[in-house]
Amino acid sequence: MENETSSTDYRAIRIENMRALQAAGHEPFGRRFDRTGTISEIRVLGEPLIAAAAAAKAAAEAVAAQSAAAQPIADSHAAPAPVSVKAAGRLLAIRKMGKTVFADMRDGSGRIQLFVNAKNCGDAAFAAFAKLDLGDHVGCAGELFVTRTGELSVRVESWTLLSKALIQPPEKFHGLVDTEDRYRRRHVDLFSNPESRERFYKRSAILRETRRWLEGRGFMEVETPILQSHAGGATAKPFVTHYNALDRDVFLRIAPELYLKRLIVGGFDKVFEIGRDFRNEGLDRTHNPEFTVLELYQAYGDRRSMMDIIEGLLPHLCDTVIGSRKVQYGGAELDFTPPYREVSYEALVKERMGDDWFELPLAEAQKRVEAQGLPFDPAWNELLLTHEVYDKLVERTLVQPTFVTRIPHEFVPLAKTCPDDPTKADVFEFVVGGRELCPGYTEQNDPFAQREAFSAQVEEDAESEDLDFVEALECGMPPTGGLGLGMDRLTMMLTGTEVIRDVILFPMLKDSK
RNA sequence: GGGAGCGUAGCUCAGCUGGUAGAGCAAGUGACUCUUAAUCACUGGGUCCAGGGUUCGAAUCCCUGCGCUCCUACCA
Repeated sequence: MENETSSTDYRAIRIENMRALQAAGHEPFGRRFDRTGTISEIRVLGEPLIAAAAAAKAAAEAVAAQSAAAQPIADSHAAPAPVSVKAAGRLLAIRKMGKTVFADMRDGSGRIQLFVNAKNCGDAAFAAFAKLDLGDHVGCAGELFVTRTGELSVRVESWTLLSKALIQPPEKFHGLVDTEDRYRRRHVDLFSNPESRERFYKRSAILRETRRWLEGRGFMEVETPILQSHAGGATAKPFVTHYNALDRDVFLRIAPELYLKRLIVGGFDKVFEIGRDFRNEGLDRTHNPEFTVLELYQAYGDRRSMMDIIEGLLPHLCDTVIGSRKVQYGGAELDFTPPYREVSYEALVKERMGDDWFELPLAEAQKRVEAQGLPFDPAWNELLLTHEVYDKLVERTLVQPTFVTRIPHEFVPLAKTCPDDPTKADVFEFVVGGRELCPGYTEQNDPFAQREAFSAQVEEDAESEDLDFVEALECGMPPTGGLGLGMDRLTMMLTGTEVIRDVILFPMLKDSK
């Protein structure tokens, strides 16, 4: 004999409750419900009630304190007019107090308490309310009032089942904690973990405010191909897929850069794209194979114009989304109040390794690196050794927002060089919290130099896409500034999040089974 | 890629040097008309990630696999 009820079958219990509700005339999966407003809007309607309740309580205490010294204090606050509302949401908590039930209900905007008893809603509705489970959606109608403990509540006069939940929600106090579960069942994470919900509200606000700020400065949002016949604009392994109609492999873009610059050639002088890039590479707490970037190009500008944009946009995001220009990140307080420090790559390395660093013979330099306890490859030349120093000893010390400029041209071969020094690229790397957040460029508009750089980079086949781009440059591209800002990492920075998966709604995971 | 850790009830977690599993929340029943992590009483609930092995006996020790986490490396 198999005992089929060997474990608590929450689903079966909920289905039973659903049947009971159906028998009482409740449609388990309801339809449109017209609310007075969102719960947070309804809470605003209740503010006078809370004020009046507080005043009445103060008056009562005053009366108690002065015994018979009865004053018409309470009378000076006319009782506020009753407010009838209709509210809807998901039940988060149910507290049964005999013939009274308190329930917490939440929608996308906030939480409100329901006060349910037979006196106000009738015996049948009260009895049926007992068959509701945590996670169910209901709509209810009644007057707002303030409980003895000062909580704004809806005195429920009638209620409607809007959607029965068949699955048990996570524990109310801790919420869903298991990291894997939070990513795989993000819908549960979102309705049970307020801080997760809040983080994604902020992410959305960051994207919205970025668009708004850029549009206010004459930038035009565009969309360029994600399916490309050659993944250009950066060096990374692309994802490959197959286009049946042309019987040809195509690539998911690794960057929109080349197309956006062609738009500059075409005369759209200020363009930006916020979209997804795809890179067929590793997965760790700062890398997801698909990620969101802002790329932006401005004709007649240069790297400095891009610095102006960063110094304008970031404070705007802090002000409108975070409410402070100071942000806690990785144990440090980041201050996004501009202007940001601007310092050359060379100066930073000298700061760390000594003013004579760039005059040292290689062997001397290696000794100095060794003295710092930094491992290095003896085959490296001065340039690579210096870059290792920058990477390992300098960059991570740059906690406050910093523009690192005048980077050796070898590392940024596709950028224009500095007007006074052809060995330096006229670019910046914007570093915050010890991590590179955003590169900015004075773009190469010289088709000869660009073609040369491409052929140096890609040894074998001259890629057709890149050649199209050089052809575009030959049409004449105005001097241009460009930048690329990783929106996931920016969101991490602004929300104090250390793991990229916590700012991506549905991050890449391995198959669970 | 290398190293370490974790996987136990729907959820959050205990479980010692091996003796077939516990708590809180949630659930069921009952009490309670101002609670809010409500409270109180009683009750039910387990493929201890999967598969092998050692052992009289494995959640526990060993091996393999899967997933997650952290460190490290790689990658812009």
